[in-house]
Amino acid sequence: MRATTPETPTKLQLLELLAAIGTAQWRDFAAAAAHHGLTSTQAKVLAQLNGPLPMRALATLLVCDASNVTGIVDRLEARGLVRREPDPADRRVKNVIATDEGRDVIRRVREEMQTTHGALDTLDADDSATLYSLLARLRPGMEKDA
Amino acid sequence: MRATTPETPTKLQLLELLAAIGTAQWRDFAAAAAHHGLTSTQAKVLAQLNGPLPMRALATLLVCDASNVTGIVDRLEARGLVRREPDPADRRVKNVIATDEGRDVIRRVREEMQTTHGALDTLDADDSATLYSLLARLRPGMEKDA
DNA sequence: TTGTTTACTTGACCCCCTCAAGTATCCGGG
DNA sequence: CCCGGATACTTGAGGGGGTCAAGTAAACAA
Repeated sequence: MRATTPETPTKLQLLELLAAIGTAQWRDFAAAAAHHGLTSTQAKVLAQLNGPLPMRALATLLVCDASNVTGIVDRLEARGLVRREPDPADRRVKNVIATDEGRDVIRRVREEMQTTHGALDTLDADDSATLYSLLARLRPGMEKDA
Repeated sequence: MRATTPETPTKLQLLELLAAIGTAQWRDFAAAAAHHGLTSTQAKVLAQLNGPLPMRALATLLVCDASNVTGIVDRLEARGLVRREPDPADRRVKNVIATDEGRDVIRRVREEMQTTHGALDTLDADDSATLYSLLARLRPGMEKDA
């Protein structure tokens, strides 16, 4: 039992820790969104809109039913954070576009995740790079469907 | 620009990566819970019940209103996964206890998070230990309220 | 042209969540 | 002892999030 190197954690411990951090970050995100009168789902949609995106693509990204997106975008549109535009190439498609205000709001939400920012600031450059590299290796396996 | 050590990631990149992994793990958890006819919230409650827990304590752990817990426990109780017991020391309090079946179901849900298990299996013991240590350092800062 | 597939919306239905109000109980000060 | 204030839980109203089934419009292929 060495003291300098942590014991190898069990998979369950790692699982639990990962879940705890994921939950904490989600709460931070939700709180920042709430500051601007948004639910976390609405903020998540706004966060995807770097460019025009068909409703269907949005549903795929969120891994949810298309009918669900209709309602979410309805509410965002009612607040003027987003607008629907007919797709010139396919008249079935409606592209969702963030308005200037929408882009502004989501930018502020990201900035206001103070808890997460603060926690990440406790890591120095080397630790950040190490963490990033480890998580980047985890990511592809996590996003597979199987 | 060295190739052997990854560049220092920006905080936004790290943020995004952390969010992606958190989301993926949450989806894996929700899918495993759904296999057993549970919503992810129901499974999360079940996961807290290592011993008897007052409704109020559960609400605090979930960071939600107490009235919310009433409904969730109602549904779990209707499925026989949980039961309410009056607290002998304080008659206002109802302790929630997982039934044998409830404990069994949540154990299986954890086992069936195959995507997450598979991804974690790609890390060797050293990497696991490093990741665990970095995340453990992040955790206290993430769970603060500020 | 006709039939199939795709994009989106609507409506029904459930769960999650909060807030406000109500009941039962505990507890501390007169 | 009793009374007022806190605490634990439940109920009901109201809204967002989620699914499924059904319907419309448009694209597409035979």
